Amino acid sequence: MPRVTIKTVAQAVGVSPSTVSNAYNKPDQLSAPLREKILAKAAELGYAGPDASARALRSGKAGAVGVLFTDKLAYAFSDPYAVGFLAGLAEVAEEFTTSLLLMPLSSSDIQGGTNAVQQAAIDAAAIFCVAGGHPALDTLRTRGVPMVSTDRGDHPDLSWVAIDEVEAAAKLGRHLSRLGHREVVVLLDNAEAAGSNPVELTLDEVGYTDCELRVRGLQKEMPDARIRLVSGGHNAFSSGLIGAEWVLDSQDRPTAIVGLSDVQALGAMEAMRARGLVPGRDLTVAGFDDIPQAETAGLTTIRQPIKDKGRAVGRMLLDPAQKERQLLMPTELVVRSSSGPAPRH
Amino acid sequence: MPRVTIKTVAQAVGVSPSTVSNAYNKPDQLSAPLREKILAKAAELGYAGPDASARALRSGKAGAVGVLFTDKLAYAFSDPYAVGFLAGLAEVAEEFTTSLLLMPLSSSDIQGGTNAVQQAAIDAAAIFCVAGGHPALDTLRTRGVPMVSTDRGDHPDLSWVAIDEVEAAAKLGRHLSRLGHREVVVLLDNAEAAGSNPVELTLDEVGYTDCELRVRGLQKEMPDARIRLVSGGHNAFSSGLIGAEWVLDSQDRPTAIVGLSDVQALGAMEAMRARGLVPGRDLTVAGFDDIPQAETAGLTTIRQPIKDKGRAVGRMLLDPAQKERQLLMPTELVVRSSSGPAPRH
DNA sequence: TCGTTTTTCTAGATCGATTTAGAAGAACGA
DNA sequence: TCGTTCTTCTAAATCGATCTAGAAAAACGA
Repeated sequence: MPRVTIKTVAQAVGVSPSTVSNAYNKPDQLSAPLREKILAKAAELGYAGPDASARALRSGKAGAVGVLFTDKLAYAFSDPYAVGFLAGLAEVAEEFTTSLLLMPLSSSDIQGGTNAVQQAAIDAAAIFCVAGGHPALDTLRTRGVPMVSTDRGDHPDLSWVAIDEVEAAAKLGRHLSRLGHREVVVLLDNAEAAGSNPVELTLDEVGYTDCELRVRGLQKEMPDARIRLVSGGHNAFSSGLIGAEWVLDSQDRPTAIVGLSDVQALGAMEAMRARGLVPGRDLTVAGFDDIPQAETAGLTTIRQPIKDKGRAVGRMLLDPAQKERQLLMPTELVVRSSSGPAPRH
Repeated sequence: MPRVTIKTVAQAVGVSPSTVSNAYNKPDQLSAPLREKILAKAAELGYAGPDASARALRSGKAGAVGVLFTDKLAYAFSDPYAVGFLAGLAEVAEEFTTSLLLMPLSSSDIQGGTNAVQQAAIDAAAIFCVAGGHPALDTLRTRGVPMVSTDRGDHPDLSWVAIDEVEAAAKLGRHLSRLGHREVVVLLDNAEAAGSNPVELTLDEVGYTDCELRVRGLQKEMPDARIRLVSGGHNAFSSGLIGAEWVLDSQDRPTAIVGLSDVQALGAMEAMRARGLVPGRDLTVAGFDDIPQAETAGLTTIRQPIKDKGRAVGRMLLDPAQKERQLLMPTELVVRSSSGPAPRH
């Protein structure tokens, strides 16, 4: 039994396939009675409208924008920051009746063409916290897919919605510096450390550009401080926990721990709690993002308007009226109980 | 300047288009040296692999599964329960190198064929908390898209991963009944009430089947209780807040408030806090789902394994080895500080 | 050496729609 | 009445790949 196509319907009604197509896409190109007759016949035959793939091929519009996450897709949902971004993006996508295609970023088989980024039928792509040199970006570029990133890249013609990472981190650095902190550990995500053991990294080894920039921002305002970089794995609560445990149980405790994301900082707070340490008194903890849980936990952090970031990316991707191609969002230091003066010794 | 296609590459190398196609899809169908030559030439020409839409059309595989949410897409991300489901689903999708297509469920123009569900190029669809009779489901059905729902439907041949809603609610009902509650308000989501004013509903007016089933479960174990149904809008923290405010400020206060989702219950707790009422002492609050925040807030709730639910749906959609078509997940009553004995009067 | 099997590659049809250019007929103005 | 403009509809080309069936060449066994 052959599938019901536009041709089947056309024959059944006694018109040309073009007319059936027009009935769906250009209602003003045919008389109303005929259109209704076609639609009725289509329903009768069980025809659910033009095939998506065929339409996408011929018209060159897929009706979907891709979303690329750094981490494993499943990880992405564990960070409310990423979820907030998605919510903003989804809001705009909805407005333009466009779907969101979440693509897993498996590094496998880039050459062979069997990875999701190459398979994906999309009109444009949102790049969320993906390192500049990632092969998937090259793939999209050669495919000619317009992209908007949440990081400022090197190319001057790149579109992005971002924050001034250095300046944002500098605000936090100034805060910590004034509180007298000279021994700082920065918790960051790093795929290399994805095993079980936390690792200490040099600035050169830090993967993502925005992480690097944040560290530089801290250094800028804390020239006398010793800043160590530690990773407990992917960006997640558990990595922050593991990384902080390692730091807290070592001989060489810092006076402040900075998570490059709130989830990591919250993990660090949990590690402290388990050891009877009080954030803000025994040790200062700070994060980035200001996710909802940060307020509940009393976490000092750098706020960035994440949902707005998602919305802005969506507009750049979908709204032709949006001319601005590079947008800097504001950040703000939010001081809460998790930060306090460095203990004297 | 014409686009680079499989044909361009074929001509440049001096082979047939079929061979180039095989170079990407069936490496064992051609000699290794030729394959490399083709891939090299492709890279040189800036060819990023077979066009997704064309491939999807010809091969009938889109490489993506759709995800359908009840609410507005943007709302969906505000409920950690939905996010947890997505995380589980994404995990399996990643394993099968399949993308996730989040489709906005705008009810507009179902006939005309311009809505996202009809535009979407997908191989299968996950239906998350969508009411049985929703037109989008009919669209997918006629399109012949395999579906797995998170609700048990009426059709016996439907695939689903669900919980026993009645039994789950009954567990909570038993708990409340033993605590002596006879005056209960149930907070549920309802599109009709999406305006500013909360509404009180009858059981017939309740939209989603699973909501109805939960109410029935409560009734079953609380035969003497007066159970009122109130909606403050969509499923969200704010709706729970609004609904509870309305209830608390009325003449006719209940002794217990049950949110049909934790986010709504948490909203209700917030409304109490603002009025100086202590959950578990002045009024009992309970929810459904057991999202992470429920533990922090001390919310009594019915736990369901949400991430596993997502994983199971993913397996049913993507794993051919998965034969089971209907799966009942376990639920558990988790008693925390937000529930206590009904005050005597 | 000759037939048979295997490997490697290709021609041409096909997937299901949209688009372009234009035909046929109706409506219109003078 | 006749040319012009609108409206309504269609034929045929096209989007970019994959698939089927089979040809050509190479390898093999006896």
